[in-house]
Amino acid sequence: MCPRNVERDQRVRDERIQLILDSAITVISTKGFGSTSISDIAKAAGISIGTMYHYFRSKDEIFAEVLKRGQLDYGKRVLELAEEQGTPALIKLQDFAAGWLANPINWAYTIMLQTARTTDTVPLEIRQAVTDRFTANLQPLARIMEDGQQEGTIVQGDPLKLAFYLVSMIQGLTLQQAPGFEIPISIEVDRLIGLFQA
Amino acid sequence: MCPRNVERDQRVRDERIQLILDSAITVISTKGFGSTSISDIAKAAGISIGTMYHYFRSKDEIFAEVLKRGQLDYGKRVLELAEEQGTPALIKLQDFAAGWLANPINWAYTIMLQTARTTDTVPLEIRQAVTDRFTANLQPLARIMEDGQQEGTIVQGDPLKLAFYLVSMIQGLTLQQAPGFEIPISIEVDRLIGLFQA
Amino acid sequence: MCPRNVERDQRVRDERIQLILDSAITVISTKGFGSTSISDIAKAAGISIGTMYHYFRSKDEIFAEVLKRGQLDYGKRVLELAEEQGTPALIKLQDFAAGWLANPINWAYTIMLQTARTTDTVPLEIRQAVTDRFTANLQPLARIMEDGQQEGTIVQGDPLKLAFYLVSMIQGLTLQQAPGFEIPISIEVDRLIGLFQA
Amino acid sequence: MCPRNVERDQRVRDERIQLILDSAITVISTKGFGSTSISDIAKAAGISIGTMYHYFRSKDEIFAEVLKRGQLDYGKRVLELAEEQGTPALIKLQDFAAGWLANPINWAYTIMLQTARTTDTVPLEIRQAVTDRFTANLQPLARIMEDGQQEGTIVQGDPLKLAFYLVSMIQGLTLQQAPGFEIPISIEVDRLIGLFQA
DNA sequence: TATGAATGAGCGTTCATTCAT
DNA sequence: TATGAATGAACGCTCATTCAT
Repeated sequence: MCPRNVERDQRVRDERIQLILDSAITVISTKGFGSTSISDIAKAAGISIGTMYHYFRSKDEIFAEVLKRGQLDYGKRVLELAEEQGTPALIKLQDFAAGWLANPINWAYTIMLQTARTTDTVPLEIRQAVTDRFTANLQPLARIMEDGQQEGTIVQGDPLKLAFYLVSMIQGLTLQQAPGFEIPISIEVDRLIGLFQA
Repeated sequence: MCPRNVERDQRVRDERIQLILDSAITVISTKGFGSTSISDIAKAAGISIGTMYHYFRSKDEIFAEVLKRGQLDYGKRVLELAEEQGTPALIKLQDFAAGWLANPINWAYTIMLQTARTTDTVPLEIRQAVTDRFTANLQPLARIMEDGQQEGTIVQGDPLKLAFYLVSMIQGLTLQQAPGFEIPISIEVDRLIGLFQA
Repeated sequence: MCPRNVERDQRVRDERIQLILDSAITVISTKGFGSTSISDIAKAAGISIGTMYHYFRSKDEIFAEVLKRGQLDYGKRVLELAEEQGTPALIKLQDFAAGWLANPINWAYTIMLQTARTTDTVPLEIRQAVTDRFTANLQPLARIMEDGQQEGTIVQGDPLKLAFYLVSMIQGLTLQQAPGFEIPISIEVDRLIGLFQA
Repeated sequence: MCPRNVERDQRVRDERIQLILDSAITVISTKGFGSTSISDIAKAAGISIGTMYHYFRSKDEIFAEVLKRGQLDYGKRVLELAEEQGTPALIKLQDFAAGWLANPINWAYTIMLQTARTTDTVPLEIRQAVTDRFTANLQPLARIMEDGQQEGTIVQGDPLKLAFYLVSMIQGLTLQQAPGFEIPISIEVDRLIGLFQA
C-alpha cells in the first residue's frame, strides 16, 4: 500500500532538478550557450538523456529554467542590497558591481539572457517573462540610485535609466571578461562606479 | 572559350567576396547568428553553396571575415572621429554613441564579437585577432577621452579604461535593444555621455 | 500487515486486467493504433507504468490481448446470432452488418487485426492465433449463409467463401468510415446485403 | 558558364525520385507501413539519409507522394478500363478485381490509404487530397456498373454505391491476403463479381 | 569557375522496458 | 503488489562540407 515515500521522492526529484540545472549552467559557461547540447548536460550531470527528459520537456525548457533561477536569485540578492540599512548608496553600487564581476558564471547568464530573445524558437511568453524579470530586477538598483541622489552622492537624472545604464555597462564588461577573450584591461570597480558619483 | 584577364578576374573575385559578406551580415542580423546557415547566406547572395566554398574554406571563416570587416570599418570610422579637428570631445562621444546605437546591424556585430571566442571551434588565432582589433579600436576613443580631459570636459582617470567602460556600456545597451527584447526604457545619449563629463 | 485472500486477489487481478484492456481499446480508437503508447494506456487506466508490466509482459502482449478479447466477444455474438431460431437469414445478415458498422470501435479492431500480422515484431504464434480466431469466427456466418441457401433466400456457392466476402466487404467499409476520412457516400445496409440475395 | 547540363540534371533528379518512391513502396509492403523508417527506405534505395531529404521535405511527404502516385496510376488504369469498347461490363469488373488482387503491392497501398487519415500528424490537406482521389477513382467503376445495368447484366441500384461496395470488398480481401496472414480461403473472382450480376 | 547532389555525424526527442524501493 | 525514475536505442531531421561534372 505504501511502497514509496512520497516526501522523500519529492526531495530526490528536487535535488535531481537542481543537479541538472547546476550542470547546465556549468557546461554552458564552459562550452558556450550555442554549442551546449542536451547530451553534454546529461554527461556533466552523470545521468542519461532519457532522464533529462524525465524532468524537463525540452531543451528550451531547461534553458528557460536555468535562466529563470539565475534571474530570481539575482533579483533576491539585489533586493536585499537595496533594503540594507546604513550603507551609503555608492558603497552598495560598488558591492553590487564587484560581486557581479567576480562571479565567472555571470557571463553565461548574460549570454543566455540575450540569446533567449534572439532565438526565434523561444516561445514569445518566455521571452516576455525573461524581459519582465530583467526589468523588475532594475527596480532595486533604481532605488539605490534614488537614495544616493537624496544623499547627494549620485548624479541627477531618472534613477531607472541610471540603473539601466549601469547594468548594461556591467553586462558589457562581463562579456568582455568571458573566458578566452582576455582583454588586457583591468576593471577598477570604484572608478567605474565613480562615473555615477555626483 | 573564355578570354582571361587576370586583373578583371581579381576584381570579379573581390566583388563576389564583398557580395557574400554583405549578404552574410544582412542575414545574420535578421535571422540571428546561431540560426544562420551557409545555405541561407548563399541564397541571399544568389549564388550556390559550391561557390561559397570557392571563396571561403569554412563557415567559421566566413563569420570571421564578416567580423573582421566590421571591426576594420568601425576602426576607420572611430579613427576619423578622433582626428576630427575643432569638435569638442563630448560632442564626439555623443556622435559616436548615437551613431552606433542608431544602426540596427550593430547588435549582430556585438553578438558575433562575443560568440567568436565563446565557440570552441573558432581557432585560437582568430580569437586573438578579434581581441587585438577590439583593443586597437579602443585607442582612438581613448584619445578622445584624453583630449576631453585636457579640455577639462571629461572626468579624470585612465583614458583607455574610460573608453573601455564606454564601449562596454554601449555594447550592453545594443544587446538590450536587439529586436524582440523591447525593454521599455528609452536611451538618452546625452545623459549617458554625461556620465563621463567632468 | 495485509491479510491475504487468494480468491479475492485473483478477482482484483482480473478486474485490473479488464480495466487495462478497456482503457487500451478506448485510447487506441481515439488516438489511433500507431500513436498509442504504453503510458497513454496507463494514464487512461489511472495506474502506473510499472503496474502495467505486472499484468502484461510487453506492449505487444497488451495489444494481442485486446485483439483476442475483441475477437472472442465478436465470435460469441455472431455465434448467438447464428443459433437464433426463427429469424430469416437475410435479416440476420442485416442485423450483423448494421451492428458492426454502427459501433465506432470496430474500425480500431479492424486496423489492429491487420496490423497484428504486418508488424514483424509480433510473434508468429500470435499471428497464427489471430488468424485462427478470424477463420473460426467465419463459421457462424457461413452457417447463416447455408441456412439462407436452404431457405432459398441466399445465392448459391460455398457458404464459407460468401461469409469471407461479406466480412471483407464490411471490414473494408469500416475502414472507409474511420474518423477523418469522410467519404461522402452513405452505406445502405439492406442494399449491401441484397447482393447476397438469391 | 555552362558547367551543368540542366536537362540531364532534371532527368537524373526524376529518376532518383522514382527510385526512392519505388524503394519506399517495396519496403513498406515488406516491413509494413508503421515499421518503415526513413533509413530503411534510404538503405533499400542505396542512398544516404541526407539525400532522401534532398528530394523530400519529410517522411510524411514521401509517404504522401508514394500514395499519390499509386492512386494516380490506379485511376489511369481504371479509367482506361471503363473507356474500353466492346468488353462486357462483367468481364471488365472481373479483370479489375483479378488485376488488383494479383498485385501483391496493393495491400501496401490499401494500408497506406487507410493510415493516411488515421494518423493525426498527416496534414488535413493531404487527407483531403487522398480522399478526393479515392472518390474520383470510383467514378470509372461507377460508369462500368451503369453500362452493365443498361446491358442488363448488373444489378439495379446507385452505380456509385455499387462501385463503393465492390472496392471496399476488394480492399478488405487485399488486406486478408497480406503476407503473413494466410487465411486458408481462396478467392474466386468470378464468384465474387457474380454478386453484382443481375 | 560554378554547380548542387551527396554525405553522415550529430542534433533533439520518444518510448518500451527495467528495477530499486 | 505498486511505483515512477532511469535507461538507451532508435527515430526524424539538419547542415557543414565534399566532389564529380
